[in-house]
Formats: sequence, C-alpha cells, structure tokens
Amino acid sequence: MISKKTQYGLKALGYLAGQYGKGPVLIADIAKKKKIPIKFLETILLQLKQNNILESKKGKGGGYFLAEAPKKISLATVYRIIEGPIAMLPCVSLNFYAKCKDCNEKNCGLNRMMILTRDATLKVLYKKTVYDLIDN
Amino acid sequence: MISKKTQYGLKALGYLAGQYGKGPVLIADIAKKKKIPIKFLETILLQLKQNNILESKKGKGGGYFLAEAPKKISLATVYRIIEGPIAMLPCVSLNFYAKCKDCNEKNCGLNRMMILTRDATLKVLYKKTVYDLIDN
DNA sequence: TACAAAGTCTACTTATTTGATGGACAAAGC
DNA sequence: GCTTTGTCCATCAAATAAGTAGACTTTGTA
Repeated sequence: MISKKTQYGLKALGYLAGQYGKGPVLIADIAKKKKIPIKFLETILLQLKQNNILESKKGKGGGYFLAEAPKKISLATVYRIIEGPIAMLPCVSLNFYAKCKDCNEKNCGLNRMMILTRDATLKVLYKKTVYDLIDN
Repeated sequence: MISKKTQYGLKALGYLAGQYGKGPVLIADIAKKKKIPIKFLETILLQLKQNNILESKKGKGGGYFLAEAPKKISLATVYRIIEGPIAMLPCVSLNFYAKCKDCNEKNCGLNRMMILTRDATLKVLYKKTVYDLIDN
C-alpha cells in the first residue's frame, strides 16, 4: 500500500493536469477540491517542485502548475519521488538498488519472482501519465 | 516495498518447498539456512500455520512443513496473509476493500490507475507459487 | 511605498508500525 | 522423566507516517 502522502500527491497532480494551461493554481484550491490537509499538501507540492515536476509562482496571482504537459509526466517518475522504490525489495530496485545481505541474487528464487512483479508494475507506471489521473 | 517479515516468510517457504516430502524441518534449520532471526521466524511460521499454509509437529523429530504441494500454494495467498493487501490503495483492494472517503470511485482517475497496477501485479502473484521460490 | 496574498522553511508532535527479544509453557518421543 | 521441539505472552527500541504551528520571503498592486 502506498502512503497517504503519495496518494495526496497523485490526486493533486491529477487536479493540476486538469487545470493545465490555465495559470497557477492555489494550494488552498487543490486542498479544498481534493480534500487534502492543506499544510500536508504544502510539503508534498514543494517536494514535487524541487524535483522539477511542478513550478510555482509566489505572491498574488501565484500558485502551482505542472512544469510540463500532463502527458509527458509519467507516473513512475512521480511515484519514485514521493513514495520511493517501485520494486518490492531493494535487491530488485532499478533506481534504489541495494545489495541483499546474506543472499546471492543469482540463484535466489525470491529475487526472480520480485523482478517479475516489478516489471509488471513498471510496465503500467511507465506508460501512464498524470494526464491519466484526471477525473471524469 | 514489502516488510522484512514478508520477505522472511517467503524465503522460509521457498526453503520448505525445496524440502517438501522430506518430513518436518526445524525452525532453527530454516533460520540458519536463510539467515533469519530465529525468534522472529517463529512468529512468522506460526502465522502461516494458523492460516493453513503450513503444518507442524512438536517434540523430537518435529518441525514445519508445507500443508500442500508447493505448486498449489500461490504467492498471492501468502502475500495477503503476511503483508496484507496487494493493491496500492484500499479502494482498489479485492480482499481488503475500504471505501475511499471524500472520493467518488466511479470517476476517480487515481482509482482507475491503481486498478491497472493491481491487476498487473495480481496476474503474476496468482500464477506463481512457492515452488517458484526455490533457489537454484 | 506599504499592504496583502501567496509560497517557503524549520521545527515539532503524536500515533502506529516494524523488527525484533526473552522467558515460561505444552506436547511428543525415547 | 528428560530432552527436544513448537506455542504463547509480554515487552521494547527505532523508524516511519501523518499532520500541525508559526515565522519568513517573495511578488503584485493600490
């Protein structure tokens, strides 16, 4: 299961995707529409900005907006920024790899299985973008 | 990422799958071979027994063994017992469903995406069994 | 130039989960 | 009856999750 933080972040991005091209959107606006605690949302959006997913503008008329077109921002990228590894174990993670202490990956059955689930998930997350998060 | 508990549980099952048909296996034996803290492993094996994945025998010559043939125990079943939901969000979980407060699932873009990743993962975990966890 | 409207940053807090450990108890075999 | 083995109970430290408070900075505009 993903954290509330990731869930909120994805929801916020879905909303911003729907508002793309219409100028900056207030944090308060996103928070209200998506029912997210505003102070919590602040930290999430800031993190997304620091990772170049979002841009912002301060002062009156300010707010947050996507740094790129919605269809160019893959869910895998976002997921990794907020939640971290997509893989179920460090020893099968592409972006957060860590060697499995006490286990030889070459002949580890669990390693083999976790690669399969990782690839299944990645296939979806690579292909889908924040554009797909827009509500109907 | 899955917890150490799930990781240990799956490793232990992989080992028991390799020993299937050879009689009860000592907790201490599994712990040593798979480098798992023995007391921690005890609680995991007990939980798997209480969920009918394993059977045990007390006293001399005792130990743990699979309740069924390795190929009959799917990874999805085991995962749900130790780790819990396979889905990334409660609102897309088949076995641990919980309604998403403040969100209409019918038109939720995130819900739609999480169903896709859930199905991708499930497809692997349903098909694969503890037999596939046996090391080379 | 001053004010108000935004985002930014630092620092907490509180509850829950994770990853264990220690020791008494119960059953089974010799 | 003694040893071997699993079972159960209680506890614990550290990490993480989820959220809150408040001061600060930047920017537009009157």
